[in-house]
Amino acid sequence: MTRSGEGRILSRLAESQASAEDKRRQILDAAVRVFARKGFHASRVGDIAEEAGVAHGLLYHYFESKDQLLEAVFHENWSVLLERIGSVEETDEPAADQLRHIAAILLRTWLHLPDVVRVVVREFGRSPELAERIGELARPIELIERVIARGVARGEFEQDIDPRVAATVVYGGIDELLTGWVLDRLPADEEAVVAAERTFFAVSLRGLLAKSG
Amino acid sequence: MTRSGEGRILSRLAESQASAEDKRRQILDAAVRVFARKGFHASRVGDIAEEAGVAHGLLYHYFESKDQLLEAVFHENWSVLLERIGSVEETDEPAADQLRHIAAILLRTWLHLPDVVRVVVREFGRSPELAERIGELARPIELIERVIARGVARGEFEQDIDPRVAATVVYGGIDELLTGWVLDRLPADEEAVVAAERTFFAVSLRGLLAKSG
Amino acid sequence: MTRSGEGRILSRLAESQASAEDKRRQILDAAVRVFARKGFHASRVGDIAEEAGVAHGLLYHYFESKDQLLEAVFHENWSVLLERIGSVEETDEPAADQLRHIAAILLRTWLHLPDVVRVVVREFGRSPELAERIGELARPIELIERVIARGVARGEFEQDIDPRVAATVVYGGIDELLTGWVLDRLPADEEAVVAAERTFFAVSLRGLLAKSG
Amino acid sequence: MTRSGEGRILSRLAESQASAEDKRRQILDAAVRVFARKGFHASRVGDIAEEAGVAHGLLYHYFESKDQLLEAVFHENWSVLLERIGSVEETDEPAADQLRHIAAILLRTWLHLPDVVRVVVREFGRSPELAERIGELARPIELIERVIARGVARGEFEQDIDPRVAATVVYGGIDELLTGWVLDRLPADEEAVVAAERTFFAVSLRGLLAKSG
DNA sequence: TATGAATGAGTGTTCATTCAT
DNA sequence: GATGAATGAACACTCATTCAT
Repeated sequence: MTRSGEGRILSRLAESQASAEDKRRQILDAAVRVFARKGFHASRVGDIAEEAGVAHGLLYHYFESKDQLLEAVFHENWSVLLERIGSVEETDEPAADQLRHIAAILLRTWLHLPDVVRVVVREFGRSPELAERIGELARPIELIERVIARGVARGEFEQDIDPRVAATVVYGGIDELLTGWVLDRLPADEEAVVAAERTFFAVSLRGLLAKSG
Repeated sequence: MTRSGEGRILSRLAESQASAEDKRRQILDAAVRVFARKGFHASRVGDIAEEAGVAHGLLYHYFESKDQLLEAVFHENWSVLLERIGSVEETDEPAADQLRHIAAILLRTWLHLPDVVRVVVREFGRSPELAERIGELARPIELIERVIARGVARGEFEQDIDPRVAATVVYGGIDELLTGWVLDRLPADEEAVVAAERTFFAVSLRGLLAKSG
Repeated sequence: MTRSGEGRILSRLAESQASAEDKRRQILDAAVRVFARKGFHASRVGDIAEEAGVAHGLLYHYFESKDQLLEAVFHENWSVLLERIGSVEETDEPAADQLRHIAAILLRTWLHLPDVVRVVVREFGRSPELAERIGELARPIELIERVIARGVARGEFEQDIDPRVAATVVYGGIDELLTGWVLDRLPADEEAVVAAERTFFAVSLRGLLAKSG
Repeated sequence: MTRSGEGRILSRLAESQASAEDKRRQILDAAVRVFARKGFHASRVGDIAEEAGVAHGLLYHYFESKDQLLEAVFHENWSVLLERIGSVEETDEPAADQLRHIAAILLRTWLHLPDVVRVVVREFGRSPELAERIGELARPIELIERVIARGVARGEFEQDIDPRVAATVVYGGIDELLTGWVLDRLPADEEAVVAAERTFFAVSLRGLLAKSG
């Protein structure tokens, strides 16, 4: 996956020879940047078309609507990430380590795909309609829930923990860190991200561990 | 503070004697309900007026614009809550207990003012522009940061914790629980709320405590 | 006739004892000032009420509508002037002197009732609907026409002059001078007004005189 | 330049082949007709769109706002006329003849572009804000002033004449004639226009000439 | 009389979407 | 495919006018 910012220049250079698939990607990347900059509601299709360097009518050859374009942004960016997270589940590490890995993947995404994170955090985080269209599996929270449930079952975690609630709290911590970076409320450089990761583990994961563990 | 839904029926009954201040409140309460139901962007001023049982023009006697109405929803509902949270800071309890109280107040607000929580979580949580207009002190996160910083200084919490990052993680857990209730992803009755509170403490606050503590 | 500006202060002082007739005048004077300042279309009834120091609802006790208020401004200010002009017709001066007097009255009105002139020039000058409601006799142009016709009949003026067209030209000169003062395109102090009067006579009236005269 | 009324039927016939520039002109011509008929304030954008035979949204492709459309009416119609008038200044005729030519051009415009004259006379003549946006050079009065000043300097005109005031008077006569035609207060057919021209010269220009001239 | 809260028709403008070329 | 002109539903906001007190 290319960093969205880079794709733009390349697309421009190769514009004339761009294959259909490239044109589609070009629009999708432009959408991510524009949504990230102005938010979905404030972004006009004309803005996206201009950013992509195409006529705004063309957008409707590749996407059914502005809404569907936002869905595509999710499916073709965030879902890649979700798959990566999902693979963690198949390891036989302790649940705590699995959570650590999941958190690390999510948090470091900020460094690789900041615009995608921006859009996902701002638009998906709070919209029930969108989340429903995308599907429940879309959010990492269910995955985290399964990992925690397994940790409890295996006796690695406290027994009296409700996995769904605990997963919500854990994911909330991650989400809020991403939000802090997105909204420029926290230092967002690589070093700060790594440090935040450690603090997150200390605060949010240690409490899960069984005292005897 | 009455649950916003109740005020409506009373207002209707007492409509004829309603003072100007009541009419303002009537519109404000209607706005909270409509924003909660449909989101700010999807809510039309006509919807709010209809919900309040007044002509839409009247809305502009009491509020400058639809935007300003949303700000008023915040100032005249959420800020009451923030003050209540703020008073916790003045006690001389251990920092961990202060955090517990803050979390309890925020989480239980859901039971008293669900619509207000809905609006605040959906509209303020992620809008940088709005947050700026309202002011930085608007969010509880800064308060939590101060409490944690004090806990670290007093040796009650781990020394290597960055208060700002930790506060973000802690607040994120609370925020995500509220979101879960708002979006009906978690059981939201009173019992479930109390249980979630306990889980939140177990997961998110225990990790802060110094091991020697 | 009092200068409109003066009435205002007196009205304010005597507000409590003001008779009904005074209140009406108070609103009328306020309307003249506001219309003069912002133009009829841009003036809101609330502006006029505020300027008059009364609630805007009261306006509808004395006047049927905003339109009718404008008509009243005309009838109760401008028509006084028209009567004064009309009396010139009854003298047995030469037609040229009658025109001189008419022009002088119109032009010097600017010094006495600038706001009234402002409103009349801006609103009546160009609105066919309004002029119709007010009545054809409203404009001084018909009077001027009669004077010129008499001058032609008596051999004082050139024989080949069409009185209606000539009156239009003469009145246009006066109107444009007033407009120049209203819009601040010409010096508008007393001295300048007197000088303009002389220039007006020189340019616009001398041509009328029969060469043999 | 074609009479605006004619363009409409042609546009309708040729609608399918109309280039983008034609469509713009189609809307502009419709605006002139509607403004002329109802006045700017009473004209709704929907009226203009309907008159032009397009959806009202299209208006905003070609013009920024209703206000800007009025400005365009001026720039793309009246300014053509102003240029024509301006060229008179460059001839070496006596000043009196230059004035004659200027007046003739202005007055005969009524025969060619009656709707444009209607709009200009009604909307521009009296609105200081609009006149300012359009620019001071917009009004022919400055041009007339320069011609008179030159006439005075050359000894062709009376020495004691103030060119600015005299120009105001002269232009006022022209403007009022146009107004008379616009508001149907004077006969407006070609013959009447030519006759009015002669009367105008007789009344308004003869007085300027030096007695010794 | 006097007030100003309440009404609601009216209007300019935006913008996602369509479609002829 | 690609364009961007064209469409029209939607919507916030204004303000003259009414009316309960």
